[in-house]
Amino acid sequence: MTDNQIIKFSELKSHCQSCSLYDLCLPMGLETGDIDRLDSVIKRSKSVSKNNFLFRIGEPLKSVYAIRSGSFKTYLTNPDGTEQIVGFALPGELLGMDAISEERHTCTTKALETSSVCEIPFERLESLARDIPNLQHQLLRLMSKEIQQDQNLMLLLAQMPAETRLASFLLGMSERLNKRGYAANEFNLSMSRGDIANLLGMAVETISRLLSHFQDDGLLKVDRKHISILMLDELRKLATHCATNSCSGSSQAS
Amino acid sequence: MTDNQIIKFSELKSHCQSCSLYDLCLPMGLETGDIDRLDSVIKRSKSVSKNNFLFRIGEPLKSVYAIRSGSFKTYLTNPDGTEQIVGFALPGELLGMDAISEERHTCTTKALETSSVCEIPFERLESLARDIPNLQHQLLRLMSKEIQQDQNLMLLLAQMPAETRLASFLLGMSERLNKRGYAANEFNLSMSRGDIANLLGMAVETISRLLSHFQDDGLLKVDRKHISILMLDELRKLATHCATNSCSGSSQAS
DNA sequence: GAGGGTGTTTGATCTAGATCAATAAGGCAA
DNA sequence: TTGCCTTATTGATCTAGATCAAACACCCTC
Repeated sequence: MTDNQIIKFSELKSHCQSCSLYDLCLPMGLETGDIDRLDSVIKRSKSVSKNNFLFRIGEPLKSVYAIRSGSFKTYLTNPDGTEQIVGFALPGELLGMDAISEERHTCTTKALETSSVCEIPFERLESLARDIPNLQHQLLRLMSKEIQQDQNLMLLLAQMPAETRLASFLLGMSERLNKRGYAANEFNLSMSRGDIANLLGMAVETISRLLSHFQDDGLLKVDRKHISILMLDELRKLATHCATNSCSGSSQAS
Repeated sequence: MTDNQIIKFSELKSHCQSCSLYDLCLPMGLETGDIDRLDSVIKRSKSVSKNNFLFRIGEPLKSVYAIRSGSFKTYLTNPDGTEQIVGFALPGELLGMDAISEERHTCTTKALETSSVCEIPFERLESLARDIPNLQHQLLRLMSKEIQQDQNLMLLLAQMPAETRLASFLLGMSERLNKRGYAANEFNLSMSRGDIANLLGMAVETISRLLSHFQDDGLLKVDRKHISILMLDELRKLATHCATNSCSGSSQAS
């Protein structure tokens, strides 16, 4: 891209109709006319370069953001400065809904690579959702999905061994990327080993060692950030760890 | 209560106006007329006795439930039969919103004690929310709050030592119960040690040992399920664990 | 109030994975 | 190209908390 060809993303008007993420994102299930109305409240398409923030903890809620391209990490910040990553966000996902309850963001969102988002002023979205039943429903669905994702991660963190956590993470990324048009068995991770370790509650060294083991066992091919899944079934087996030796079941809490 | 005085909860009509949970629950922020409309879609007040289910994983979404009294545990079920508790729910909280995304419940909810709930048919709630802006907003707020709670638990599970997890759990229960009119420094836990252990990703034995230590150190008085907090500040110190020795800060992930 | 089941406590041991340590390999600026 | 800095890998050790084991205290039901 030479100087004359620079496109200012900030001036680029987005159009849900022509967006490839159409059926993952907010407009899913809307009728044509309604999509146009949604389009009209989208403030602008905004570009965020690597390591920059989309919003930070404590900032007042103004807009929510639908990811167009790239990826983000969302994390909480401890009083002592440590981070806890609570998720990685991919195109078609909505960021910022955490802030509704307290009208301030309770987490920080940082771009893992140069990314672009649609900025949607929250008040306008809320009022449009009252007019368009399907939009209201889709908003609730997306939040409900986030709760599900978080709860599944809680399960991993609370009772799964390291191997299972990582296998499950890789499968999850594979599936999500696949839904977005990438190959399921070959993809690039945009986050560092440290970020994966942080999300999964493990040490970087453990991530590194496990990736090596998975590779030694022929499950994966790992080339820096590029992952090829070679034995999907085996990886799935690792991801569905059985707490009981025999896998014959027996519950844990009363 | 003698035989002649039995009240059939299932026939008892609930009234948000007279409910003490008014400002924690769905009707928060609604005007009088709107509260009546909300009242009118509440199907009935339903009683659930101890160890019975409100809904189970896989069941289709029909209603969501606002807790009137008692408490519940919500848990995921693994393929191998083990449980992962993802939260305990108290009066004024809404249960069942997990199911919106897939139209089926993704978790199971069991009463920890005899409890009662307001059953609210989800479709009617959704359509009423379109008419009442504040109701829509409150619905989103409650979901957003759940996301926050879940993410805070993820932080505990991913990087806090056992002591911090338990201290934080006890403080959280204290605060939540306090908002519901109970004393902050003295309360009954309705869940077993096993349930607490499961939620916090620890062994029952560890919970038991820590409670004993806390008691030995004079932070708490523990009498079976009854907890008295004796040194709130010290408990708070434990709950805000510093990852760095000096607590001087330094982040963990890039 | 005897008996059995469940939940809780306490002690002894064991281990998964953290931490410490050192090297290696990229990426990027000058 | 060189040098620096960040990220990743691999090995050696250590420890928080799990697991195993046993006794104990409740709360039922009969």
